[in-house]
Amino acid sequence: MKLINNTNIYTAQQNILVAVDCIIFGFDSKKLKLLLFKRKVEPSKGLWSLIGAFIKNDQSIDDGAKQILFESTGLQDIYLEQLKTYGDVYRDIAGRVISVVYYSLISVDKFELESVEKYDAHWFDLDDVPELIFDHGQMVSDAIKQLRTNAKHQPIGFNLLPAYFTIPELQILYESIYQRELDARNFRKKILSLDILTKTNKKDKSGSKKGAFLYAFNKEKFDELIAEGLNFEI
Amino acid sequence: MKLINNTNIYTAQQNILVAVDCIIFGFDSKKLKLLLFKRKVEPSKGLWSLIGAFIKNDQSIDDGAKQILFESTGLQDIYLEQLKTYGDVYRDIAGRVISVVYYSLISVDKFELESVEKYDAHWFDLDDVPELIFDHGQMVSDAIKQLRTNAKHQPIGFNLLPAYFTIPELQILYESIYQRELDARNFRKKILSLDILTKTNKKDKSGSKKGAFLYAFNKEKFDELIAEGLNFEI
DNA sequence: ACAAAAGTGTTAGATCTACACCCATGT
DNA sequence: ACATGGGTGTAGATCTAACACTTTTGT
Repeated sequence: MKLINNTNIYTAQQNILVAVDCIIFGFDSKKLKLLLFKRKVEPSKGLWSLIGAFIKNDQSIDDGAKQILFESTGLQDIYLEQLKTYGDVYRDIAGRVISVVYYSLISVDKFELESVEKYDAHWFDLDDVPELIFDHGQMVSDAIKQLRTNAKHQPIGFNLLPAYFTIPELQILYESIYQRELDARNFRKKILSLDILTKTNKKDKSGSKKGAFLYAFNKEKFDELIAEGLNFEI
Repeated sequence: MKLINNTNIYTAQQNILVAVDCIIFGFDSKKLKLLLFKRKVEPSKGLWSLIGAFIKNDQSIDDGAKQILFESTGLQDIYLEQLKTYGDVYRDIAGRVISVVYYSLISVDKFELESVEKYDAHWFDLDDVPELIFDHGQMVSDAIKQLRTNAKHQPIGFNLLPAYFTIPELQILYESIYQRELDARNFRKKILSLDILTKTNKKDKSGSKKGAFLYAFNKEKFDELIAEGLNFEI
């Protein structure tokens, strides 16, 4: 192996393709979901997979991920973070392909259904994920683990909710991320003490007769908090 | 852009090289250090850089990283973790190269000095890092951030120390990772309460006349703890 | 004898956890 | 009127953070 700081010119005879795959999490006010796509071509036609593409020569990897997300869901400017790169030699049965994997969080109500048709997309419960092609199953479990970790230190949960949401909804979301029940009083106390929610005087009555007040996430206040060095934790 | 689940064959006309770069952290019982290499060839000859290489067609990315580490330091089986993949179009001035970056933690006393000669390697204090080529500076600051985060939840600090170390040494290490002073009594109390250190009856007198007892990290006990679901935190 | 680092406990304050009842409203 | 989920307070336990003196030993 020639280490780069000693290599004269970039003469590597590589024959490796670079792909990007996106893990798309959603939340429908009851359960955490994963958006999967049915593969329409060989190899592994008919199996479920993440959505992905090969990046173009003149496109950054980040931009590639954004574009995949946009083309498959119609959404732009959404939470999107690089997870990990998968590079085993035989991970793709059709050739040497490495995959840079991103994960994104969207609120299911924002999702445009056209993609369902075009790409054979389907939301799956996290505890009901079908067999996936290649190493996509591993990617998904890594992403879930990462989601749980990140949820403790960043307000990523808010990306999975619509602009206005109730505290019980938020609690259910965190319960499905952490997979354990939370105490309603303690949860409410803690989340409100962070002072990053703005209460509206509207109620959502879809969940109960009494109705629950709708809140909005206050990003300015949140950014202040972070700038002051506080670390968010539920 | 053709999404993969819709693409017949892998006909992407890519012209992208895949490199691996390694960030090597070390600790010399006083300060946290970074191992950098002087670039011996154009472009950017003479500037400092991380050590890296292009991966081979028949080599996984993980194995590529291990090999780079072995060739540049002589060390095997050391802590090595993938950090992130950098994929901006113009990040390397000599062509389209994406870089999968790993970081590793070694104890400086294990490092074989032959590499210093062969590759023009040098240890730098973290607060005295020189200008680096391309986006390597960004990589390093991302890695430092990641190191700080991981140090809170994994016992990675122990990889930076020799097999036997004193509690004051461990404290200095954590202080240099977190960049703040820790209370000696509280630190000792907490670290001992985890019950993952094995005390020896030997003393290291290099740091003081009285001498400090040497301890070893007990990986079995640590793994038990993790298995029980406890999460390590300093 | 003294300088220099190692080692040791306690206490006040903050945070976390567990827990039970009333409220508002659609049916 | 009643069933359903929304909303509220407290007390005990646990954890965190601040703080000062004694011990050991090479010089």
